[in-house]
Formats: sequence, C-alpha cells, structure tokens
Amino acid sequence: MTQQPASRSRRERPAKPALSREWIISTTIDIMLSEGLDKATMRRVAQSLDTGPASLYVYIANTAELHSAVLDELIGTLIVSSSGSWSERLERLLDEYRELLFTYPGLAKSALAIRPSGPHSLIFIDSLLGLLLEGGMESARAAWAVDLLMLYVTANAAEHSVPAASDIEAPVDRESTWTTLSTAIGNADPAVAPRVAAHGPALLGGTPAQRWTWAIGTLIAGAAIVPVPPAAKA
Amino acid sequence: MTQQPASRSRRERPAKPALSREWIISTTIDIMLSEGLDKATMRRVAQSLDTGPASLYVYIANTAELHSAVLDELIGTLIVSSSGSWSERLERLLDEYRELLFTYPGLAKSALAIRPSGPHSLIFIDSLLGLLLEGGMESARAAWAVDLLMLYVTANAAEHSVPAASDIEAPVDRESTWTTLSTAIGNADPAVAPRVAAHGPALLGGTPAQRWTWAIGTLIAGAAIVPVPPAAKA
DNA sequence: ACCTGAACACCGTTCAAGT
DNA sequence: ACCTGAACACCGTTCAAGT
Repeated sequence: MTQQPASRSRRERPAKPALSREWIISTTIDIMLSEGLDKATMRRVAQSLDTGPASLYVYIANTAELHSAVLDELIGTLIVSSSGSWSERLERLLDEYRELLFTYPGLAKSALAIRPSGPHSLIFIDSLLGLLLEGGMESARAAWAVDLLMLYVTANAAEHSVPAASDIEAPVDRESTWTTLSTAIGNADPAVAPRVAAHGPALLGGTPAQRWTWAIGTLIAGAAIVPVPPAAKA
Repeated sequence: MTQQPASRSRRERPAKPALSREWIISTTIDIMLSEGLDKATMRRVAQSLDTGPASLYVYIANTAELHSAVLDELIGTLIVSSSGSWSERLERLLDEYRELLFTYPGLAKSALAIRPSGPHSLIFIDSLLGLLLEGGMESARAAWAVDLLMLYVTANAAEHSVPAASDIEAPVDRESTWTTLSTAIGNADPAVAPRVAAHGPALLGGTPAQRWTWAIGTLIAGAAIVPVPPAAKA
C-alpha cells in the first residue's frame, strides 16, 4: 500500500507472479502507456497476466474501478515544487496534472466520469487547496475553486486527446475535425452568424499554451472576486 | 436542411421510409431519449430502421460523426430569451444547454470529444459571443470566454451524467461514487491531508445550483479582468 | 449506383464448474 | 476458498456480393 509508487517499466517478468490488485493496476498502466487507454481492457489486461478476464473480477469490481485506481496511482506521482510564489507553484502543479492526462491518452475522459477520489487524489486536492489558501483566498471559495480548476484541466485534456483509438488507421481524422471547425468558423455566413463571421480570428487565435495560461488565470482571478453564497459556507 | 427542427416524437412510423441522413439522426435521437446514448449504437439504430448496420455507413462515416450530428441537431433547439440583461440572458442560455446535456445522458461526454461544430452549433456560439460583446467584453476575450464557458458546461454535465449505462442493474453505483468521495473527504487524515481535513465541509458544501451559478459567474468575472496576450489577438 | 448479409475482430460481465 | 473456461450478450466496421 505505502510501497514506492508503482514502477511503470518492468521488463523482467518473474514467471507468473501471484495475481493481486497492485499487479493488475501496474500492468494496466504499462498497457495504457504503450497502447493507449482504449486497449487497457479487462480482456487485454488479463491476457498480459496470462489468465482469463474472469480472474480480474476477484480483485476489481469493473472497468470503471480499474481506470479509477490507475488514475489515482498516477496522480500519486505528481509533486508540488518548492520554489516560487504560490501562484507559480499552483500553475506548475496544474500543468503537471495536465501533462499527465495528455501522456495517457483517453485517461482524461475517464477522469471526468470517475472523479479522482483515491488516497493519492486526496493529497493532490490538499496541495491545490493549500496553495490557494496560501494565496489568501477565502476557504469556501478556495474549496470550490479547486473543483473548478480540476474540472477545467480534465476537460481541456479530454478535448485534446480525441483520437485515442484508431490513430494508426485514421490519423487524418484529428486533423479533419480541426479543419471542420475552423473552416466552419472561417466560412461563417455573416447573415446567420454575424459575430462569428466578424470575430472568427479571435475565436481561433492563440497557441494552446496561451489559451491554457489565460484560462487558469481567469479561473483563479474570477474565484478571487466572486463570493460564495453565505448559506453554502460550512 | 432548413426544415423545422427534427421532431423528436413520431409515434406513427410510415412503413419503412427511405433511408436518409436526417431519418437516421432523428431515429438516433428517439433511441437516445428513451434508452440513453449508450444504446444509440450503429447496430441498434440500424435495427430500428429495419436494416443492417452496414447501411448506415452510406450516410454516416462512423459513430462519432453520428453523435456529433445528433448534438448539433439538439443544439438547434436552444433559443436565446429576449428579455432581461445580457448576463441574465447569457446565464439562461447556458442553463438551457446544461439542461439539454442532462436530458440526454451521456451526450455530454460525446460533446467533449467532438467539439460542437455543425451549423446549429455555429449559431449557438454566435449567440454566446453576442451576449458577451453586448456586456462590453473585449472581442478577443469574449471569444476565448465562449470556449471556456462551453467547456465548463459540457464538463459539468459529463461529470453529473456518470452512470449512462447499467442504471437498471446498478443504481447503487452513482450513490456509492458520491459516498466514496465524501467519506474520503470526511475521513481525511489530518496528518496526510491537513487542509482537506480542516476544510472538508467547504469542499462538499453548496447545492449543485449554487455551485453552477458561482462557477459561471467566476468564469465571466475572470474573463472580464484577465487580458488576452496581445500577440494572440486577431 | 445503391444497398446489405455475413464476417472479422473485438468488448464487459457472469456463473457453473473445477482445484 | 480461490480461481477460471466458457458462454452470453453485445460492440464498430468492412467488403464481397447482390439488386
């Protein structure tokens, strides 16, 4: 339980080790890394463990729980940097989380469905909360802001990790999705969507990094000025 | 194309009408309404249309495109109210969108993956943009704010529409997910997650409606004060 | 040209039967 | 008690063959 974080690369596979929750989770992470979340199915994981899928159900309730456990494990690898202002450390931590979700394509989508809730996630939430409190944010607002920030990071990653499957056979699709949206905006009929037609470039402008920084800044600045309804406070 | 919005309830089924993109989409909506997005599969839709799944591929490229088309169709039913301040109208419009995504469980998750981009979505984006501009927001910021607002609404809905499948056999699961998170927060060890332990009630406090209103307000207020990098402007 | 039966290559989950 | 083979009930997508 409190051993070191699951090593994510073990080349030597000691001939059929005993099945266990930990072993199943780390095998799942291996598969996710090399083949994507889509391939990290009960069947595929079982195959990697030289057994049938039914065996996994002794340790894990269902696919959602497996993915949830994997996410918690990975969140355990994030660390709060110790230098810089609270806002720098906060942005860096969120950036690490974003990167994590980008590294494991498809995991973000799971994260939305399952709400990180394991022991490692609790520590992560604690860190975010601590940084906002350090920044002087009122406690009730900081709590809600943590939620909002995590939701944004997850949604942002989920949106950018679209393909997940079929990236071997149809790498075109990702591009064409983008193209569809931007040409739709570019070609917007001023009679039907006048503001989009007029402000098209602004809608599409900026680098992903610029938009990310702006969004995080916006969330924090907004949370700092919008009060939480008094009744909702502890 | 510019007929009335796809009627979502047609009890009389004129014996095997000709297959068409429109007919496929409206049938999919029917199924989604009555059985959830999970059941709106190519196979199930084909079955409702008295044909094999292969036939759908004449009109629709794949499942993602089908869901994308459905979402655009539904977004076409949203209307901007004509009374009230810009911010009241904005919040009402976003609320309609949120409600739409809640009504069709699972659709929100699709919306994240596919980025609403059809003709109806373009008009919706145009309305949001118009309201922010009316509120005096600078154009580049308003454009990015539209993105952020839509992302939040979608993510929020995706998070709350968890079960989607298996809601007949395991209605317990939704409850237990919540319970898991709140008990985890409630029982947080002060030694390992001191801030969570101390501010637990704040993390869990407020009604969904309060949190929703606060979040939307936070996003708009934040966008109004955080400037977009000059290089990113049109 | 338009449509589709049948097949291919997968899924998650359960449960009776084995050790 | 613990584990699992085999089955159940599904998927998306393709393609050769029919009309």
